[in-house]
Amino acid sequence: MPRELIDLLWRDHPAAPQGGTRGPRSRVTTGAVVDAACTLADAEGLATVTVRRLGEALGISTMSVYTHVNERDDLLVLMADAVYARMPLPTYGNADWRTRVRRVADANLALHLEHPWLLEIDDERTAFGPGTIAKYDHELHALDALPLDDVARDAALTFVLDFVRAAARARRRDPRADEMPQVWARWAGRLAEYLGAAYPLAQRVGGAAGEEMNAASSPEHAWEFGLARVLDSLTPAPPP
Amino acid sequence: MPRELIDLLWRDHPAAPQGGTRGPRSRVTTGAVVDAACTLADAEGLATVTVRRLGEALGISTMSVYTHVNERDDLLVLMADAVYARMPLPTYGNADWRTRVRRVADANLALHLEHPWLLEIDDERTAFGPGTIAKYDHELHALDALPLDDVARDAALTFVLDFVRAAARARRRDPRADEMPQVWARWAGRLAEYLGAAYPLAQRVGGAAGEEMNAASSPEHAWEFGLARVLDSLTPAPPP
DNA sequence: GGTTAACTCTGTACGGCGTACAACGTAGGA
DNA sequence: TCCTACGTTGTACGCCGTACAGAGTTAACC
Repeated sequence: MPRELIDLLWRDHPAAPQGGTRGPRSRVTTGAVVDAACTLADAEGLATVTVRRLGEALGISTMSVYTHVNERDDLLVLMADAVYARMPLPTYGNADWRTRVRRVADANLALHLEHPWLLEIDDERTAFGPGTIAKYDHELHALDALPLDDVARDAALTFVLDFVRAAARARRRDPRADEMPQVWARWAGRLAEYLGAAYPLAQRVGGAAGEEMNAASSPEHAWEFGLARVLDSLTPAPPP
Repeated sequence: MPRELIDLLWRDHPAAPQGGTRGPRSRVTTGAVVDAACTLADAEGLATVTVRRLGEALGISTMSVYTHVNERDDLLVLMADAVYARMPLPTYGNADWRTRVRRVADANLALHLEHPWLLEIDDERTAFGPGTIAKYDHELHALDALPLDDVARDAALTFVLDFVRAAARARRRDPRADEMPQVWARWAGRLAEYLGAAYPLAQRVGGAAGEEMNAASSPEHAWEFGLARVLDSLTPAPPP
């Protein structure tokens, strides 16, 4: 029978309960289960991380997975905390706060591009994991030089990380992307007919944005556009 | 057999194909199917919007739902477009751009609070629906007074709406929220043991943010904090 | 007016999912 | 040595989306 999620999250901590010594040892460690789940998610998406497939990948039966994890949702929390724990935290050195925040943003974008499935995990309990807390602490320090009280500091970091999440979502490859060219070929004419001359602004701007999205350099531009604004907005004395 | 999604989205447009006249008429309109799905999602969450339950709610068989919709994913697109179409678009009057953008943000926040399941629908094809396009056009006009080219204007609107989405996600009631007090009661002691004196900044700021979250006025504060920064960041001449 | 073709409706069935449960095997502690 | 706690496993249940085939219904065509 697996332990509570909080103990699973901190399973490598000296104070974590180890479970009784009787009976056979697990043929697989909890860490290996989580790692295999992450590998599977990286390769084929979170939807393919089913308990059955996970057991198969580990060479154990489906139900043996439940020796390490209470339910699938717990596994997702462990996966998220695991990649946070392994994430290379940016170095700050003597950099000013803008550079620090930029590095935090870059590091988080890289993380989300490497593990797009992170966007699909939205469980508050992740906040209590060791990897998540270490990351949180380190990223809070990026704002040391800003005159923010505790609540505002948390809000500022959330503001930055939410922007990164949105940028990562925009860059994520839609699983339907392969079919979209053909779909669009079928739809373009009909949409033009439906629209006619209505919504000229939407048609013009949408068209421009759509073309821009096909340009190779677009993601970087959008990223720079937004990140510059995020940094400006955190500047201590806002413009009058 | 249902029509293509683009025609389903524009089903109320005069130019939309009506389908042959032979055979019995549908006992239920496609609009009614979509409305029922939205009602179900509002009441019990998107996960409970299954094809079987939807048929039951409509008084038709499970498979009859597929007379109106090709697959469940299409239904989600229709649901999103439907609520966008019905959304009350803010009036601008003679307001300056800051007020306009604020109204856009407020309207979108209200929409997401009313239909939290919108956050779970992330399908690019939604962009081609009439409700979505009308909303997009109207919101682009909020930025009329700003010196932005087409691509930048789209980016700016996306920036604002992404912020709103993140705020809405933060306000959303976790389905696990009911159990969290008891969970926390079990976890608090152990987490303190695991943490010890490590990560003092994270412990202090996290604690402050956690307490703030329990304060009744917190969501409004976080909203104001972020929205003020979003508006500042869109100001034409950024601070030197 | 009869025939046909297009259409809706429906039940059954398939392969997948998460996971409860009970039987069985295995090891350390008494 | 026996007991007991624990890992492992197969089976089973109730869900899910949806493919498919048959039956019923209507308008169009001859």
